[in-house]
Amino acid sequence: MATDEPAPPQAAPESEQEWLAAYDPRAYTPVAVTVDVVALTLRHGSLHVLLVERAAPPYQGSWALPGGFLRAGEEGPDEAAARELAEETGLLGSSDAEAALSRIHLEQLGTYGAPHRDPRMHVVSVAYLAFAPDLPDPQAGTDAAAAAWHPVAELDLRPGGRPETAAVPADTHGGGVGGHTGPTALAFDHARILADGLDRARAKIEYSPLATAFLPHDFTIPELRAVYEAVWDEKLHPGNFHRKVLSVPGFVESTGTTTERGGARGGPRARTYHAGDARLLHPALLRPAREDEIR
Amino acid sequence: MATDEPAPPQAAPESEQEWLAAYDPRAYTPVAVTVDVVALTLRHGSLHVLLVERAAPPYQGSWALPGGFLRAGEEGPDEAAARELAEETGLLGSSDAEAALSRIHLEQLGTYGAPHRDPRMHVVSVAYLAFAPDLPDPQAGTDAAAAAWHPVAELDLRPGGRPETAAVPADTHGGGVGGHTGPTALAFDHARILADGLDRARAKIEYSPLATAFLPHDFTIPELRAVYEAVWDEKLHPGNFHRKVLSVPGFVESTGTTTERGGARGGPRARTYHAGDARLLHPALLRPAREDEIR
DNA sequence: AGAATAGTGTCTATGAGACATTATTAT
DNA sequence: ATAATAATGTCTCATAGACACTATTCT
Repeated sequence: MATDEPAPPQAAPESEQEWLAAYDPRAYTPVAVTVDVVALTLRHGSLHVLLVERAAPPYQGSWALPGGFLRAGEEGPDEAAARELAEETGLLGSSDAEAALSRIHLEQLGTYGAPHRDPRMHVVSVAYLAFAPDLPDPQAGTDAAAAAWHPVAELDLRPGGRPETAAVPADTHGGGVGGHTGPTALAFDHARILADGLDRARAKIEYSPLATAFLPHDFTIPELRAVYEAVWDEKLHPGNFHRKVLSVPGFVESTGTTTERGGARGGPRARTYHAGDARLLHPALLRPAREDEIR
Repeated sequence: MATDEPAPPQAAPESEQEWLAAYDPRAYTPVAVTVDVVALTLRHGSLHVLLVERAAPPYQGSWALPGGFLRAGEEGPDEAAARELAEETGLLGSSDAEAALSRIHLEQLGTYGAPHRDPRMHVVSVAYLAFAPDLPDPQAGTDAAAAAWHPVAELDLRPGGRPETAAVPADTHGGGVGGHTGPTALAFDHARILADGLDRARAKIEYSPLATAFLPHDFTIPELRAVYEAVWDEKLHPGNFHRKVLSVPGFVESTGTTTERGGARGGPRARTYHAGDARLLHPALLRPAREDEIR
């Protein structure tokens, strides 16, 4: 921020006031700033991500992460991401929608700003990662043709990936959700952003209690285990997981009650818990080591 | 990116070509994009950060993180950060400077874009974190009054911090490095960015081998321990640390030689190592647990 | 000589994971 | 009745950390 600032058109002013007055931001090559949200949830036991179908070029008809332009001078990226998420999930207005929104975890994921990632102009996108409990199906926004939760497993994440500098849509009208023949491809560099978000999510639930953000306020240990199994795509040992969760201070707190019914295919009723006050898990829930991820 | 896009002035065009032609980015409220770099190194056994003294308002005379405006259309934030770091460290041009630069680790830290963090206009800054070996003193850049490595311990990091939305410099001419009476305050929200960078650095060296990025190509285990002790601000047990480092596959590789001399105050000569090929440490080097950081 | 340090050995407490077991519930 | 599951118990192995010890080098 100290060097290479665009100099004002006139000679160097002597006071900050003069500098401000002489400063004309529109005299320089513009950059647009957007936010994109990787919103993850669990539906029917598998990980889903919120996508919108683009109603306008570029990538018209393709699925993309929900997002939008930063309202310059009015909001920061954090607020913009929260606003976009609320708009896109349809969680606006109603009072219990506010409550539902407040339970969603939202954190910054990273910023993507390769010069030609958007063919229109240089767009720098601040990406966010959200963990949400199972939500109703979203309504299509004003300028999105559709909005829906997609199973992450059906999306085309890396295979070749879209090169960061390639901006020409390979198939402007492909990528629809109905009757597709292969994994759905995403617009822009959103496959990369989603992949980064999934990596972050997998790492985050190891040392933070955020897996509970995928569940309703009260939940059972087996439900919590299902979250870990879905995010990590690994089967976990039920007994060891149970004991481990209870052994981490502040992770979960007992409600003193149990579920109404036992498991769907038998078994006793499970005790219910809610999230504790820990912000970090000590010791962490390490996911099974995979040799190939080390180097 | 799919919603709230500024509509082109004319009616909705039918093809992407028309849309592009009708698109005028300058018709909307502008946002500036900058990159700032938290460059950390070890000097005389303590952690230092690279700062520049601002030669122009706002915050003229204050110390700030090195950085500058993104060259719109020409470079992404990653390249901009690398360029700024090279310029500010004086590592440009010469051939072995290239080699030194290539050994510096650079990763994205986060993006800071509260509307009034810069009084001139809405500036969204993509912050980067760099780990560098001990470098020569930097040269002041063209528009920075000075550039220097500052001991992190002497900086005013959080105490009150600057509120993200407060943009009025409290002391435009304070904060010099010579003969100051208290901790140095930083310009803009750079204290917050630096604090976040330090948090990231402390966490990163737990599970990645990046502590080696603070050292020359060949180093000893005690030197590596000094890195951990400086970053974590904790004394570590020499014997246990030694055994632990050697037990992590791919962390360090023996060079087969030893140092020329023993320790400064006695002791045998230490064996030298260089960084191995591991990208993650398994098992991680956990820093001593601090109860107060959990909740 | 005395002190500091590199590196190794040993012991203990803790946690991860494999496996077994009991009690409870759905079909 | 049978199968599935919640929850707990037991055992083994790996690791973290405390401590001791030897060998080497500096002042």
